[in-house]
Amino acid sequence: MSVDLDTTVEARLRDAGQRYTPQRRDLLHLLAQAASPVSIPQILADGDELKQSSVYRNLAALEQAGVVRRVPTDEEYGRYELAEELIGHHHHLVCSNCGTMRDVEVPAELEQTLDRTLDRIAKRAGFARVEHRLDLLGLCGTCAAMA
Amino acid sequence: MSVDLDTTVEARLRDAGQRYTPQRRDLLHLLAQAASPVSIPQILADGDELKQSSVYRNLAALEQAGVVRRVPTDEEYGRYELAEELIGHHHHLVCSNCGTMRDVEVPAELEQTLDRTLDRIAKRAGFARVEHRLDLLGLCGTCAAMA
DNA sequence: CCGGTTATGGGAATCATTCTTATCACCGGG
DNA sequence: CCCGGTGATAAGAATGATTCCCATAACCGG
Repeated sequence: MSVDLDTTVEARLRDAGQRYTPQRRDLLHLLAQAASPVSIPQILADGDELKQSSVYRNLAALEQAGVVRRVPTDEEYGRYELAEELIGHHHHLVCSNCGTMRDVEVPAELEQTLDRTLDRIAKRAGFARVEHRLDLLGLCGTCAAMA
Repeated sequence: MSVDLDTTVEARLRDAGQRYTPQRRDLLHLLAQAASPVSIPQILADGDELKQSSVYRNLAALEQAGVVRRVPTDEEYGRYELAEELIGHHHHLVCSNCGTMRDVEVPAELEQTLDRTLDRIAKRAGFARVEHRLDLLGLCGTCAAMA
């Protein structure tokens, strides 16, 4: 899958008139290994070869190329994950205390029910090209233990 | 309902050691009439009696008192809505182009299925006190027409 | 190998949000 | 009825994440 990932990403970037540089590869692999949205501070702390301005610029480039997605959070800084096209449709378990996120999947059956129902609702409201975003908010084990 | 709202909010603020001032009442009513999360710029544009720093401070106060909720968005500024306790559980229809939001409700049956399934998932992951957030992302009628 | 184009890194600029501080409004006690 | 204390307001300064700028470096096609 890793090889595939590199090839796919390179192609996407090329299409967008951009290069697949070592730094961008590092970013991609960092996100790929995380299996959950990673915050900018985490990225900067981890691979300390990565310069702040370059990280922001490259994440923006990758986002434009459609291989990375910015995830909105309640916290003050952004988190990024690989696009669903690359890692598949999923949802997030979010700790409302410490902010950590974890990827989760829900039964295919529930996804189908959701899509059917939500499509109907969206259509009625005049919305097109609808997808859904479902998050679970709660207290992670660590934070619950401290409370 | 409006009278009820004022009374409830006043009580909540009092409990938090804060007052229910005219400015806070205005904010509340603005949010109550919107029936969808309102952005700071919208608030400032609308009631131009409201000073920026006061709006931020008061929204924070109201949030702490649990009568208002900050909604995370993809955009650069925050949106606020009344707490679900006051207006009921609901979800959002979000235009991924222009960012406007609209409240929607889904069938009670789906809500139940969701809660049951998600509770199980959360428990398995060691999360406590879980609730869900479900958004619909698409193109609103206006933006779809322009595309 | 050259020329043009894209990427990098460092720091400056931006912009939403938060903080500071000096008044101002309210409310209860004397 | 007035005073004192506490909380609210307003205006601007400060903060901090993100974006922009620019000079230099890496890449790619010819």
